[in-house]
Amino acid sequence: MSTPDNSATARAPQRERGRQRVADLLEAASTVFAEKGYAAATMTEIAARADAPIGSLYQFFPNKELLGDALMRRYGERAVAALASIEQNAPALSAGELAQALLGVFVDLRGERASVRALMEASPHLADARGGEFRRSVLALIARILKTCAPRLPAARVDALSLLVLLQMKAAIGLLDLRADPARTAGTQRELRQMLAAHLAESLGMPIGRVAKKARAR
Amino acid sequence: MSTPDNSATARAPQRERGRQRVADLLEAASTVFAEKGYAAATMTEIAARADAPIGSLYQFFPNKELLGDALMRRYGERAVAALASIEQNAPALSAGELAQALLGVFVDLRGERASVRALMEASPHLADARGGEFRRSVLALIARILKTCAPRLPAARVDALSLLVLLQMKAAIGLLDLRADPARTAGTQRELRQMLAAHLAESLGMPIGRVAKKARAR
Amino acid sequence: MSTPDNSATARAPQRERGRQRVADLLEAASTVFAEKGYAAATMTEIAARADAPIGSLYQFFPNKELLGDALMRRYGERAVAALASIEQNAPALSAGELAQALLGVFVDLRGERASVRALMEASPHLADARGGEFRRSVLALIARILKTCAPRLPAARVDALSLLVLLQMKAAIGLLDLRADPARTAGTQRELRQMLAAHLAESLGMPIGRVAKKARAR
Amino acid sequence: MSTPDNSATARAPQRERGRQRVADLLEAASTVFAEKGYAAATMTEIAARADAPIGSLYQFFPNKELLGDALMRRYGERAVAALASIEQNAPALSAGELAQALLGVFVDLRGERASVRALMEASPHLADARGGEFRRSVLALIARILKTCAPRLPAARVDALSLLVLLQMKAAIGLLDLRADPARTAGTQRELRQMLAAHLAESLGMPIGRVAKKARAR
DNA sequence: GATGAATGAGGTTTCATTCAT
DNA sequence: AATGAATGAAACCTCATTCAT
Repeated sequence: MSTPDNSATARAPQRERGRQRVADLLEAASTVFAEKGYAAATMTEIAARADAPIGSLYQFFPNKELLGDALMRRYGERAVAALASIEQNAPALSAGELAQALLGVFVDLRGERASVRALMEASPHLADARGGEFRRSVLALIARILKTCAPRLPAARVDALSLLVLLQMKAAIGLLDLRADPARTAGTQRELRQMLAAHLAESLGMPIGRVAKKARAR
Repeated sequence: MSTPDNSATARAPQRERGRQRVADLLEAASTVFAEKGYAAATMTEIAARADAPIGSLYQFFPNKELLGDALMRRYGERAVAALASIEQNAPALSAGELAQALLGVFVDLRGERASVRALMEASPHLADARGGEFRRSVLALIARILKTCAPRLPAARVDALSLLVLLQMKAAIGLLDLRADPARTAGTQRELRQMLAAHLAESLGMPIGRVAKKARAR
Repeated sequence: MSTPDNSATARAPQRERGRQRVADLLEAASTVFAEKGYAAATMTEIAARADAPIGSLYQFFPNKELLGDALMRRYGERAVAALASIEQNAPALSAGELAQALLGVFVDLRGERASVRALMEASPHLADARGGEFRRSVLALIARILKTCAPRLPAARVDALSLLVLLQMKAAIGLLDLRADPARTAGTQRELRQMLAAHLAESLGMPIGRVAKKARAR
Repeated sequence: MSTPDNSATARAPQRERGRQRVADLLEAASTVFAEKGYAAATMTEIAARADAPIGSLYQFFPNKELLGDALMRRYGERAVAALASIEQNAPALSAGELAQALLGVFVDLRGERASVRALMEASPHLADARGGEFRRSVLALIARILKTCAPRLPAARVDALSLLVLLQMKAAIGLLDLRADPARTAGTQRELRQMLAAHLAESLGMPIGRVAKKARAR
């Protein structure tokens, strides 16, 4: 039960060929974690799915935990990128549009989501360690978006609201995970969007906008 | 050679001693699942935590999956009981009071919560089987509460809203899982309550009520 | 791996009720051993099949090995009884009739046979211990039958022939165990009978007799 | 949770070291099965006997059943080789020589014999699957030998006789298993040989030959 | 460096046997 | 005496990780 040496991090690939290898390995890991869960996924299967020798997997990810960390980091980077793009457009958005954009961030990362969920399953203490950094950067970005929309909102309120938004972003994928029947899922997505839009509109002093209607139409 | 005994459910204890044993085992299982996650938790450790021989654990819970099921069932029963009590008081509640009561259901089951989360994150297809029944009964109860408050609400709307409420109940514990600093957590709890209260008030045509204010005061 | 206390033998039942119990238990053991093999058979299932509590099984057969011994002994007694009846008729039999009778001894005990086969599967050293006594008494009886038919045969010849006969008796059930198609099995039974009859006729100086033909007719 | 890998057969060794490992493991398995019986033999002991880590045993034989199969196959191949060599010489043999050669096939495989017996006594339905193919190929070869000696024998007769010969080949090793005193064993071997020789001579229309006498002399 | 066969700690589960009731 | 719940040693098997090639 000696814990593996976590001091090392995943080694960075040196050449172009290595870059592709790492990408393939992460993709395979994502798939297998999603399918089997973190604990049940085996390093051997992950390597096989990436069509890579097991030794190669260990070259880049010295142990299973670091592989999980890398996957989590990749997820975080993508989420951050999506939020950054929202931030750029923030000034032009109505509350409804903002709500819709925010709720869509994790949903658009759906492919990753299942594996990330699997990662969180692993010992919660790991999950905390892994999720902490991710959460901090995501929250910071949400807060910046909110401040962009309502520059005079008190800091405490920004903190509370950004956490609320994060929770609702999670709820949006939680809804998909439930796999209710499509009509019901769509209905709840609408409720969720309207509820958040209304709350943001009131809290940030924004116009609600017509997005909700357009969304309803599609 | 003989397949494990999956017969229906866990064996019921016969003697008084057994009663206590089962309670201890479930408690230990809940703790260990919460700490390590479902897959990483070991039957051996669970038995040891309950200060019980491994044979006893298997006497009552013929395999790991059935142990998980029993825990889920216990959680489900408690959640249902809490919701049933809300249902009884529903006619007298304002939207704010209703939101507060609903958001508190899972939070009050805090001891169980972490282990159930571990259970539901475990290998997707297992979790589906386990969680499905639980979800159905909880959703049905939420729907009944909503119908009590707004008897004329269309069925489709009830379905969508009950799912929304379930998501918010989960969000409320998700918030606690994040372990943000207490002030921020309290602030977000308030936002969440107000947001849901406002949405329910509008959707169900209820008065918002003053609860939110009282809660803000404590 | 401490070996259980073999000093005790199966306790004899005291009352009428006990006799029936023991008979039921042995019958159940025979069935279960035959179905699952000695090692895979469980004491719990044997007791259940006999509709007896496990404690009762252990009352009469203090451990699994002694249960096996008792079953073996029962088989031996039945085989001996069958041979004793052949001995009585021996003077009146032709070689063909004698061969047929001898080859039928184990075959007629077919029900038992499967369980005895299972018993022999258990560690060969046990099988030796168990089978030794049985073999001695069966061989002695065969030798007496042969001497009855040919009083002047030298002792060494009697020894060799009695062993040969035992082997052929085993071959006869071995044939059934092979479960070849019925026509082929019947044909081989005929060959076996004729071969043994001819050998006995020549060795013991007996007339071959017409049994072979009769048997062919049925 | 994942079912054991029953894929086809045991993995073939890749490196030279592996070759020797597999041979050692099979040898150890043969010994342990023979000593304890199939069910009572443990994978751990087999690995220990081969001085190999348990993981290596499972590398080459993914489960206990496959290990048994491999042993059966090895035995079958050797028996088939021995029979094939008899077939080549068949035209030149007298009935006595043929009987002697056939009865010696399994006896010469003495080292394997006990373990194969253990394998075949194991849980009936498993043994059937395993033993079936082996039996079929051995029987086919015996039939070919018989047809070589008596080309005009009707097919049904060939079938019956080949089964009879198989039974006598088994009887010959059964005799050794009994561990009677050497003189008696030798005497019975002689009887067996003469009996079979006489039956084959008559059935196939072959000369009995002088082998029996020579054998008697040694 | 790259590879994948080899390793062994440790996981889940079974069941003969005991002994409190 | 009779019962069957309780016990724990030990079986089968997996897989993260290493290291000889």
